Amino acid sequence: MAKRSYDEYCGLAVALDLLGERWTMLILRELMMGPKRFTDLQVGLPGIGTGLLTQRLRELEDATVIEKAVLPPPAASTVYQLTADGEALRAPLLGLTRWGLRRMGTPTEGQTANVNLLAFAMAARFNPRSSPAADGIYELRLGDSTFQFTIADGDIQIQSGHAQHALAVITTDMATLIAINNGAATLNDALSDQTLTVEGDPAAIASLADAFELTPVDV
Amino acid sequence: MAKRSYDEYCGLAVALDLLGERWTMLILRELMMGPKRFTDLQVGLPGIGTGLLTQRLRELEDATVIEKAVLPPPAASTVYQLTADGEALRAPLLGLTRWGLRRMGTPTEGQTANVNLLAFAMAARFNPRSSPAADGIYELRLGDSTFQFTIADGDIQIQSGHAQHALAVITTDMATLIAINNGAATLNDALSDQTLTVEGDPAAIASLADAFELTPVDV
DNA sequence: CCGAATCCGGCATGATACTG
DNA sequence: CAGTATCATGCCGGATTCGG
Repeated sequence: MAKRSYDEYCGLAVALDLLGERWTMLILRELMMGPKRFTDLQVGLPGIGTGLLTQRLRELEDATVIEKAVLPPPAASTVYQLTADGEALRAPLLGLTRWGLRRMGTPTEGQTANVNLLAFAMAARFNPRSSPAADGIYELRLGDSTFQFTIADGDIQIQSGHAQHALAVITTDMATLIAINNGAATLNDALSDQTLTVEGDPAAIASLADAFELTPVDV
Repeated sequence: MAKRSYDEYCGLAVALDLLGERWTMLILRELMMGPKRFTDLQVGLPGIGTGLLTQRLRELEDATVIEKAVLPPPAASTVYQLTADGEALRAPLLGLTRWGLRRMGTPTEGQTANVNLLAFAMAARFNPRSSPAADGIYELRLGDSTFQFTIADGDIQIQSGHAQHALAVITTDMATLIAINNGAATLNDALSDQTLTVEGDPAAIASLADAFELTPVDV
C-alpha cells in the first residue's frame, strides 16, 4: 500500500509528503531539544496515540531524518535523535515557529504550556540575521528545568540540561517568559522587578535582547 | 464544531494548526508566484477537490494570511493573494523547499513537473546567506513561460511575467533545469552546449551561481 | 467558464486495551 | 517501558450538480 503523496516534482511537495502528516513536525520539535525516549515523546505531544507515534517514528527513521540510539549503560534505554538530515530542518522549523509566535497571546484555557515549550519559544525568537555579538553558550533556568542555548553562525541550538561554560545564566519563571513573549512585559520590566535575573557577563543580556528582538535594555 | 487543534502554547503548534492541514502550504506556494484565480490554483494542485480548496482558502482568509482582490477592468476577475502575514511565510517555506530539493532525483513516472514548479525550485535554491553581489532583478525564460526573480536583502521573490530592468535574461528548458537541480549536469555544461544562455551582464551569471549554490562557472 | 456546495466511499486519526 | 491490536470517528478525494 503506497503512501499518500502529492506526486509533484517540487521540493516543498516532497518535503511535505514526509513531514506534512499530522504530528510529524511536532515530533521533530521535541527532538530538537535533544534525544528522547518513546514515552517522553508521548508526554510532550498530548493527544497522539501510541500507534500513530510508532508509525511516524518509523517513517522518519526510514527517511533517515531521525535514528534510534542506545544510551550507554547503566541507562541503556533506546532514544530517538535527529540525524544530520533532521538537523537541517532546524532553521525552517524555527522559522515557522517564529511566524506562529506572533499569533499567540496568553495561553488559553486548555492549552498546554510547560517549560519545554517556553524554552523552545524563546529559541525561536532568535533572529538568524542578528549580529554575531550574541554568539556563545547560555543557560536558561526555568523553574526546576535547565536549558542550554548555543548561538553560533546565525544558528541557535537548544538542549535540555546544564551548560558547561555559559557566558551568562538567566533565571526566570514561566509567567515572566510568557509576558515577555507576547509583549505584555518588557525585558526591562522583568529585570527591574527581579522576575528575571542574569548572572555572568552583564553585556551578554544586551546582545541577547538584540538577537531575540526584544526591547533594548539598560545595562 | 471547533477546528481540530494541537492546543499547545507553542509557535510551531499554532502555525501548524493553521498551515499543517493537507494542501494548505502548497496553496501558499502557488500564491508566492503571484495572485491566482480559483481555477488556476486547482490546475497547480492536481488532486485537490473544489470543496477542499474552497475550505482551505476560507481558513487562510479568516486568518489574514491571504486575501481576495478584484483585478481592475477589463479582467475584473477575483484573485487570491498573500497578505503581509502570508509574505512572512516565504522564507520558512522556501527553507522547507530547499530541504526537499535534496531528496529529489529525476521526476518519476506520474510525478507532475511543469515550468512553474521548476522555476519555484530554482528560487528555493537561493541561499539567503549568500553575498549581496547577486542582488538585482533577473528574468528566466523557460519554454513559453517567463518569470521574474528579484533578489534583495537576503530574500528572493519570484513572479510569473516579464521583468522590467533585468540585469540578465536566462533562457533554458525544463530538461536542463532538472539536470542542473539534481546534479546530473553543471551550469558550465549547460552553458557550453547552449542549453542555457545568458543575455546581459556576463558577471551576473557568476554571482547567481554562487547565490544558488551551483558549481562556479568560467565567465 | 468560474466559484462553490453536496454527497459518499475509503482511509487517516484518536482512544483504549493489551502484550513482551 | 515500548510498543501492537482494535475499533469508532471524522477527514479527505472524487464525482456530480448548481448558480453567476
